[in-house]
Amino acid sequence: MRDLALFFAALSDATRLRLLHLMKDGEICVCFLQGVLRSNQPKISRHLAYLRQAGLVEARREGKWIYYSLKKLESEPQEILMRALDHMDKQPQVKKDAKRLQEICCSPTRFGFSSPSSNKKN
Amino acid sequence: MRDLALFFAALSDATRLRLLHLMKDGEICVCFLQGVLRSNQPKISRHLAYLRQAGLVEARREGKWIYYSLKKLESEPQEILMRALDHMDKQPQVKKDAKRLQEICCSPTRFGFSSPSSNKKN
DNA sequence: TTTACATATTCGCTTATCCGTATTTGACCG
DNA sequence: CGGTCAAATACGGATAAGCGAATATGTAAA
Repeated sequence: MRDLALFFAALSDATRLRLLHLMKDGEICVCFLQGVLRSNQPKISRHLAYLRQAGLVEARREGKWIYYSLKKLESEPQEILMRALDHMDKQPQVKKDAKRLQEICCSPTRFGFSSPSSNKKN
Repeated sequence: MRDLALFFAALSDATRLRLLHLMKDGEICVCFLQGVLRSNQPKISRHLAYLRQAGLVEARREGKWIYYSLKKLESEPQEILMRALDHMDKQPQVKKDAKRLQEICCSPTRFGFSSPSSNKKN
C-alpha cells in the first residue's frame, strides 16, 4: 500500500510526468531532457534522481552522457503508467515537448548517434 | 498536466487509497470509514475533504450521516483509478479493511439501512 | 595534467503536507 | 430551547518537497 502510494507520489509532479513521457519511446539523454524542459540543470537532475530511487527509471552512462529510460514494472503499475503517458499525449505542453524534442533530436538507440551535441537540428 | 499531477497526488497517500478502496462497491458513510481505519476522526475527515476537492469523490448527507462515493471521472483517470483499486485487492491491509467493514456492516444502498449505528454486527 | 563539459549533490530557503488536539457546525431528539 | 451525535474546520507543530545558486564529481579530450 505504501508502495502504491509512493508510486503515485512519483507521478504527482508535472516535471516528472513530462520527463517520463519523454522516455516513452526509448532512452534519452539528460542533456536533451534539459533542452526540452528548458529549466535549470539541477532541477532536472533532482527529479531524475527521484524517479530512479522510486524505481521508475534507470540510467545508463555512455561516456560523458547519461541516458535514462523507463524501467519495466510489475504489471499493474506498468499498465497505470502507460495509460497515464498515453493520456498525456493530448496535453498541449506534452505536444510542445515532443515537437521540441524533434527539433533537438535524440538518443543513440533511436537514431544511432552517440553524441547528442554533435546533432543539433539534424 | 498539472491536473494529472494533482490527480496522482490525491492517490499518493495510503490513507486516501484505503478510503477510496472502501468506496469501491458503493457509497459508504463516514462513521464506517472511521470504524474500519481505526484512526482519529479529523484525520479521516481531512482526507475525505482532500478527495472531494480533488474531484475524486462526492458526499451526500442523509440526516446526521454523510455518505461518500466515488465520482465518475474522465475515461483515463477512471481507468487508472479502477486499476489501482483492483491492484489493492491483493494487499493485506486492504483485505483486513474489507473484513473489518463486513464486521461493522454498511451503507443504505447496499443493505437498505439508513442508520449505521443501528446495525453493528449484522 | 589541465581544461572543459555533463551530470549530480549540497545548501539554505520557502511552501506544502500531514498529524493530533481542540473547537465548531449541523442535524436530530428530548 | 438544551443536549447529543456525526462530521468538518481551525490551530500549531513537525516533516518533507521543491526550488535556485553554488559546488562537487566524473569523464573525455587537449
